[in-house]
Amino acid sequence: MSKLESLIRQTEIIKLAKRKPFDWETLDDLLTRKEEELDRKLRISKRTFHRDLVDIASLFGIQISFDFKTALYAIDPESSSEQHEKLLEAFDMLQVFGPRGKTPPYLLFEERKAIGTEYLSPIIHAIKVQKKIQIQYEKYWLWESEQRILKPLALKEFKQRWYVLTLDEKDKFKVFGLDRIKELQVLNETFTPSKTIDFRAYFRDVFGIINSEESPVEEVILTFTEFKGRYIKSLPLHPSQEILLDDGQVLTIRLRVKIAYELIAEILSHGDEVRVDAPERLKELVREKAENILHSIIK
DNA sequence: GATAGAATTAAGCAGTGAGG
DNA sequence: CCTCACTGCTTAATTCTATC
Repeated sequence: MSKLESLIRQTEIIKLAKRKPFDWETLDDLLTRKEEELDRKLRISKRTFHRDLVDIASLFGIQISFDFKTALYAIDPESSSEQHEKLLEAFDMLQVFGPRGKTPPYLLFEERKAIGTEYLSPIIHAIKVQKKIQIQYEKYWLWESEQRILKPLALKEFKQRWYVLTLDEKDKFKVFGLDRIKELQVLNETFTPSKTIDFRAYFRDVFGIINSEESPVEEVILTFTEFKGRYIKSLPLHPSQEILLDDGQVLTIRLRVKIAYELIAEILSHGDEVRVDAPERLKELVREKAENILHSIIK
């Protein structure tokens, strides 16, 4: 009954609950099957199951409760958020790797450099206890690196990279990519944030991580080819994505975002499978880039 | 590496209370 | 007023940790 086993058990409960509401027998059957499959002791008493439900609520933020009308356990929809999908994914990976962490030869991971995930846990700790961090940061455009002392506020993921959101020495809001941090130290110096920022609101209208306060939120309308459209539907570009037209020929979507470098880069990455319909300013920006490509101009 | 003691984890049981 | 989910408490077992 190791910690890992209870985590596996709890993720199985969550996965079952996500598929459909279930009763005790169904869960017991599932755990019995999984017990053989994974060669771990997973079957539990009803008492432990109830304790697990409490743990799941606090650990994953997913509330599973009993519905007397159907006599089934189900997830309370308002309590579960998409954020926890990541946690579930992580535990799934943990199971694949096994306790000894060896990668089977039939799993081929994308080869990439370290993306700084090793800093995640110290930074999370620093944010929680409000301690300053000192980082050695490698700039993209310089050979040299700089040392900074920062007040960490939050972590944000974008396109498989992690960024730490901070206030710098002058209490200015700054974002740093974890993959460019060469060294990190949590200082034994606490701070009280000079301002509280509602990050969900802060990033709601932003594509990417750079938020230029002054630029307005605009309605961006994009049309994709049918093939690309399927991809965009399954992996929305932005939470604000709405489908305006999906007729089997093309897919037209609307985003409500600020127009910035990262949005343009995203659009260009889809090549000739996307068309900018609005606004005119974005159309012009993309056209300019496209013409530069055509004439082999780099800027 | 072994061992003792501490800490964690789960089971069982009894009692409570909500829903029908 | 009956059933069954749920909770608190105790006990047993297992895992972790510190120490030699």
